[in-house]
Amino acid sequence: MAKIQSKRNSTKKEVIIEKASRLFREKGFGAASMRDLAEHVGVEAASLYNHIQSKSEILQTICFKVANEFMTNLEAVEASNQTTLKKMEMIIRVHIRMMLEQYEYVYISDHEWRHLPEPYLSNFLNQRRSYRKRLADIIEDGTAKGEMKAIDPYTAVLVILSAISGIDSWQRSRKSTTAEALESNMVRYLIEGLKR
Amino acid sequence: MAKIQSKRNSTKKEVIIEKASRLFREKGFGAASMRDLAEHVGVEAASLYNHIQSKSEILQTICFKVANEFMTNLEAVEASNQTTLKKMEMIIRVHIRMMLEQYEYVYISDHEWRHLPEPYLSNFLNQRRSYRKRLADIIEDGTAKGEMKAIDPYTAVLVILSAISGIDSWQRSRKSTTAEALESNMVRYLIEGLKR
DNA sequence: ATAAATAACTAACAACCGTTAGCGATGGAA
DNA sequence: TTCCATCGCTAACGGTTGTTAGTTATTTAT
Repeated sequence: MAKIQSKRNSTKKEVIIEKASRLFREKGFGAASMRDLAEHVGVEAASLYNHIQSKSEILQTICFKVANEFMTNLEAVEASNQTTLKKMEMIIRVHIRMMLEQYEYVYISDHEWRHLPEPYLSNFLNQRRSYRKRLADIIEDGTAKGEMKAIDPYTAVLVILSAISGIDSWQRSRKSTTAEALESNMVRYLIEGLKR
Repeated sequence: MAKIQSKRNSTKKEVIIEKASRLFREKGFGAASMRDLAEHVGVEAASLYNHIQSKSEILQTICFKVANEFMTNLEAVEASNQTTLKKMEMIIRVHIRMMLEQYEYVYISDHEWRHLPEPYLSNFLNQRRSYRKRLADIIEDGTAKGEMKAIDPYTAVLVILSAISGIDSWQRSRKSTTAEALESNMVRYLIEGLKR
């Protein structure tokens, strides 16, 4: 075996995906070229294909990595013994932290998924629909138990997820506010709107 | 003068921009080609240039049309004699309605602005920053007057605008809920989080 | 040391990109 | 009828796209 390890504890494939995530976020998937990417990796464009199969494979990897991470977390939350309000707070906090800590990946999964080729596109959208449905179910459950106000659960899910995904525009503009402050402010606003 | 009017009461340039908005939304600005667009207009790609100057001119037109519409509305609201809470509700409702009625335009202005060439890009971002600042000022004013709870105004602006911009994912998936229901649900959630 | 595997390189392909040049058809104004 | 602006067309430009072929260099395993 030749070296499959780069300087850090990561495969070259992982390095490529990491650099790509930055590039895709900055320029958009369509406008980012493989020659662009290659330059950032420090290699010729053709050499990338020793590690990846195609440009869209990179996008697939990123999108499903993020989707799986959220889904795994949701399952843990669902299985936990918490009030529905607390469950929602846990989910909101994870979303905010993922957005702050894995900004590039989450951003791409949020904004560039339409460039996924079939059948991955359908797969991704199904997974997303299912995720939102299960979130809405938690809220509906909370309303039924009288823990939350009677709000349309789909609207709530929409507001919550969209609000968090909007942190990207904060990322670029308001480095002055700390991440912790943002998280607590946002949780407060979003959870307060759920309490009865 | 030859005919500058199309069948409806709109310039051919307007028809192009309308078709382009659909295309840009579906494929993204970068991935939508002029030949694509020409086909939808029913003309050869080169003929488009009898009516427009460049591909990015279309994007500029759309982005600034939307931005100006929002800015004009904001000025009207600022000048009105209303409680700050009512002002915010008016703004929120206009945003939701614009999103529902001019979906393609608003979506593009929200998501494709990064492909604007300079100096339009800086212009657009300045205008956006100014818009959000003035929104935050209204909220801060409301807090100072005791009409609203003491929430970080930038966080509130972020949550509100992002939540509304997320309606796009509802557009595609939940035609069952009426627009009116969505609007009232969303206003309720967002305004409720502001009340003290 | 030798063989095998891995990953870099150069060159090139076919397709597509936005855009321009130039030409013919059309239709209203004089 | 003559004139001229408008708008459609075809052809083509120079450049970029993702990707493959073929080859060489490098590293690891035996």
